[in-house]
Amino acid sequence: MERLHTSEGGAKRHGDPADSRGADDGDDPLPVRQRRAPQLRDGGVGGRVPLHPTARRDTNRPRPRRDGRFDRNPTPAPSWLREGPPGGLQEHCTATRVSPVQRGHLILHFYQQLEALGRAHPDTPLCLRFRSGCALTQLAVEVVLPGTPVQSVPLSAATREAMGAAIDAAWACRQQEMDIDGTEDQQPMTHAQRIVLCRLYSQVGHNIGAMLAAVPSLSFASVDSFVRRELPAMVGRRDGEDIKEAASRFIRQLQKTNQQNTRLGYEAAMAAATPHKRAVMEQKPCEHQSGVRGVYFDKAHNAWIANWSEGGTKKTKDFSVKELGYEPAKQAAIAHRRAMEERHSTLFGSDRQEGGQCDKSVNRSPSLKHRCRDPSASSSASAVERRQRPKGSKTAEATKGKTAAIRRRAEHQSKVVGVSWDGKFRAWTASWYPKDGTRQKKKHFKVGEHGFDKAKALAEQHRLEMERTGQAVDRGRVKRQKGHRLASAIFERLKAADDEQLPSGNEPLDIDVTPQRMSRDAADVVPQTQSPSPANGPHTPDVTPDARDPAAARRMVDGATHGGRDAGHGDGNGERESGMIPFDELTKVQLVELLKAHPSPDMRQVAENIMLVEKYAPQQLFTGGGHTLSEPSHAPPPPAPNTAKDHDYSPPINTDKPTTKVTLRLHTGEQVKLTFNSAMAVKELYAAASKASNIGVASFRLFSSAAFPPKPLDDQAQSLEEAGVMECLVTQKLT
DNA sequence: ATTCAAGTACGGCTTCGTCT
DNA sequence: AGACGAAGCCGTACTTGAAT
Repeated sequence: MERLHTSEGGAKRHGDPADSRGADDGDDPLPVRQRRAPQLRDGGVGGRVPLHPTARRDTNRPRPRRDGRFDRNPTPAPSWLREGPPGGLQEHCTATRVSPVQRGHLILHFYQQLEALGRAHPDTPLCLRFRSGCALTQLAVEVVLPGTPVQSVPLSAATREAMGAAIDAAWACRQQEMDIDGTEDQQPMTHAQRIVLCRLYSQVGHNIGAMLAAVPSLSFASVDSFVRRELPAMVGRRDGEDIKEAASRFIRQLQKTNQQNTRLGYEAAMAAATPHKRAVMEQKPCEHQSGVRGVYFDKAHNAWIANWSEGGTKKTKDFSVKELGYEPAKQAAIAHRRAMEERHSTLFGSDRQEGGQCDKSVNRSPSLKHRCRDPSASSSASAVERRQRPKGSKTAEATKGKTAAIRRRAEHQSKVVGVSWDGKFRAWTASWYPKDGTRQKKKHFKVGEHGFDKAKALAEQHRLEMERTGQAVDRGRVKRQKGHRLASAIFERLKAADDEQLPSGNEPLDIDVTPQRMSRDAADVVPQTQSPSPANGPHTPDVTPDARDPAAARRMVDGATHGGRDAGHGDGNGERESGMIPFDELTKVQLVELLKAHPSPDMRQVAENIMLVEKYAPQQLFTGGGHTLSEPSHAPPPPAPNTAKDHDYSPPINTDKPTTKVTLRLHTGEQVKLTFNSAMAVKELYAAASKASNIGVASFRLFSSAAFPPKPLDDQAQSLEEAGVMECLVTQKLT
């Protein structure tokens, strides 16, 4: 009998509601570990403004700029922030209560959308969070950017559709905030950077990552700085201190260090986050191929493994040889894999199994084993998935402005034919066709191993070497090279300009976050962030392990493993209840407990949200008005570049009369800042948009984002003032 | 030529059961 | 109660084929 071994059972036995949702629940598109972090994002503390359920910005006061300057570019908040959404929300929802089940649905939906946004826009900060509550008036999507007040977009109803609309509005608001006064070195961390940090610091202590995720407004650099420089010392001083106090202090410290904004390179962080575990893949013949895709023998566990994909998440199930016997376990794994294929056929192609049996006579060396796949099945499935999946990075890139796109593209292109950048593995790849006519050969040079420039140089050198030695056949040059060289030429100019303008914070990253896990061994409890290398200054703790009380360290370990589990269930008032728990040992339940104990109502709200999701997260999303990110009508506006066009398309203005600035987002995603006299007609706006986009006015419509949903500016005779497009964002959409 | 997804393999973490 | 090992699951590196 096959053994269904999930953590679900164990969690239930332990009465741990936080872990009660197993990874194999089948309906959640995210694996447990991926799902947990975003759940915590809900309750950031970085807003610095006490949250109120219906909090909105006080637009009568000038907003402080994040760079400390005031009133250079005073732009009032959109009317939907000042007045709330159309339809009289206050009256509508005064008496409306939201059940815990509804809240669970909404919270889950929010994080799913947030994840989707993150995937679609990995290079832009999200900074959105959901504020839950018992009444409809309390539900809101909030915009949290460092140094700016929290802005709130209330939900008009406790439905999925309303949530989608609120996210769209908050996203637009977030974008506007960033456009207005964001300087690059003060931007909050991007989704991709946050992932990097979570990966990095999950190696130091996995709950550090969770805590980072709970503070959505923090910058990448500030968190990095804190964890590398200050946390080691903090851990060293923590003996005898209650973990809850320490955790609260940790979060407060994060807020504090957020003041220090410097920019770190994503490239370097990613390189540090992905150490090269295996430089040379072990080249052993595979003896345990089942002959069925997705079924293999795991020697380490003496079990046959069936793996499959559910909603893009990889799932596996073990079938123990010890318990079932070698062949029965194998057959059980095959049967399970087939059952999963059938069950999830829409996701990865029901035709896959056809031809899935490999010819067992084939020598299953690593180089040959992949040939057993069914090409037709794989291609059809991939084609379907690619059609369905969002455009992802390509779409995002297309919207970020030609300059940025060219720069990015050129950075990842080589002048040498056959050398390309592999974004997935962050490696430069040299590819060539051997003279013997066999299939294409490739060799990867990882950035994590060699550094970006050296990896590129090595790849180019390798490819040229292949040509020089006659090992590579010349199949003719490709048209793309033309584009490459153009992009490269532009990039060279941009780079030259950059070299003169780079802020000091853009210096090469000295990050050295060698993944080290917190050992349960007492000797390792003391700062894991310390590096074996004395050169790692930031990692060197103030207190050495020897200098600390070893008995105290042992107490921390003991408390973590045993007594510590119970310690998290106290009243949360910070009084010591039991043994010490080092940060890396904090369970989710304990994290929730300390969040509950946090003086900030915001953090307490986070704890409640986490518990709600765990308790009421639906097996299937509710079927209320279907809003998905893929739907064009609800798709969030693309991330706009921070750089405006160089040209000024503004009409001649009379400086003696009132003027207004309008940010015009072209259909390409580019933005131009325009200045008008307030009394000018909307027609002038259309004319400027026509000039900026080089499109006739009949070919597009303009929409004002001063209200939500965006209002079309069809009456061109109206003045800008009458149309309500003063100091706001106007979007151009092709007709 | 380039990019991306699937499949394979393995290490690490957590949980559970058993033994002392 | 604590120690220890087994089992299960997840994350990730890597290769390859197919799509673009």
